[in-house]
Amino acid sequence: MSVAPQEGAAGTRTALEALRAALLTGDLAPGQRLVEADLAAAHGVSRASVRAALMDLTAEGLVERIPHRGARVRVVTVEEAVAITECRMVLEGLCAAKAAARVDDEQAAVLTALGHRLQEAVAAGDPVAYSAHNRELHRLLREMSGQEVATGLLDRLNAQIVRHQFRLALRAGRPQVSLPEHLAIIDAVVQRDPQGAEQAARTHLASVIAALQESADG
Amino acid sequence: MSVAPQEGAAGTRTALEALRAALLTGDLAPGQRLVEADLAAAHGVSRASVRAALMDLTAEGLVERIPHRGARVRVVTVEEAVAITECRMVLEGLCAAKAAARVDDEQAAVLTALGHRLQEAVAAGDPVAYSAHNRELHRLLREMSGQEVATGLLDRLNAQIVRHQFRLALRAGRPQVSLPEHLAIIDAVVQRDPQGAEQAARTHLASVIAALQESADG
DNA sequence: GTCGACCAGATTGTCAACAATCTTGTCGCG
DNA sequence: CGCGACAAGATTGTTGACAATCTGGTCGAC
Repeated sequence: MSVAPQEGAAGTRTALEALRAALLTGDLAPGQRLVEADLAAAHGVSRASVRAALMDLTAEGLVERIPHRGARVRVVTVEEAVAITECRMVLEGLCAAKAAARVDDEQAAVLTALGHRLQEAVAAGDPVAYSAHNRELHRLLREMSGQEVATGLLDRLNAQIVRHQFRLALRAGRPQVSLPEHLAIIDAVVQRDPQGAEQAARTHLASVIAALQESADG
Repeated sequence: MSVAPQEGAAGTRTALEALRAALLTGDLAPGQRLVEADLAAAHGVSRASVRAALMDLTAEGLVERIPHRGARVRVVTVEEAVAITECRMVLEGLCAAKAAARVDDEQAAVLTALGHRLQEAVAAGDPVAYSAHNRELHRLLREMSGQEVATGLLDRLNAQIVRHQFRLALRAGRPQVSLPEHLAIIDAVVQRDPQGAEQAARTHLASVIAALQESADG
């Protein structure tokens, strides 16, 4: 009988996941050419599968495709990263406001606990843990907002600037700056203050934008 | 500036444009199944081209694709339309603020003139002209903002709710409500008042959301 | 009579080969 | 010596056929 090889050898999914992982972890250099035939051979799938995967990644904004000229890893300049973060600013503000209007007591407790873990991570000088908690906070806020549309947009935007976010997280002193901003967001949400939550979220992202622009000069 | 070379008869582009036009004009009913083979035969292109076009349209949020189960015209419920418009609210607010910070005198004059045309259209009871000027206004604001990222997101969102926007434009008395809101946006931008422009844009979109929710009950 | 397995039809996912297009290096001419 | 035309190579876009999967209906068992 047909021994299901590799279980569900869906070529497109294989290629898509492998490529996306390589893009997000930075294994593929920005601007690098992505030749369909090479990728097909490298991942042991057909060219059509690679092609479909590249189309999906293009839709996510991770890859740039030019007709008859191939696909490249999309290069996000600092200026674009700033523009993206400006969009994140207003969208996360919306999510924060909605979250503040919808949280129940249990969710509020989770947020408060996460705030404590953020403080501990900074106190312990553990940037990796801080970064992880940071992402968890943003994810939680989006989830609590119930705004699937905004969440989808934010996921896309975040994927595009993951490299810049990573660089930013490594900057010395950055956690000390962002920690009170994060705590302010948590505070406003827990207190069911939509306007305050939106303002706090925007203040935080504005701070991120300023840091990004600094890194452009550095 | 080579003009768009349409002599290539690129099958994908043919199918993509035809399908997008059919979707935006409403020739294809929401929820309708889109069978690749049928579309390929109907437009005289290969199935692979239709497939590529469907992927692009899925990325734009106009089509819904389920693995091994085909593509359908995406149905946007009123609830989703509201969520989308909430995102539009904050994003257009961002664009309006940026536009107010960047307009030059010439662009301000164009905006002012467009405001007059909007008034005339309402006075003449011409909803079609008003709707056209309306779209032009939103487009201009996005262009003047210089925010390509936000513009791209807004284009996607608008395409998804074109049907709801159309229904809204037909409501009697709707222009009388939105006209002063539009004029307020123009006013704030012309006066280089970013905060006022953002607030005016958000007020306008909040009004649209309210109208959408009313139409849900009606 | 109802429930579950099975089978035929339809549809999407995948594959390898062909055609169209672009890029690059070379050659000839001014 | 510089510049434009040309051809070879490489890469993408397209085509048609095949395999995998899902849907709906029918048959048989309990």
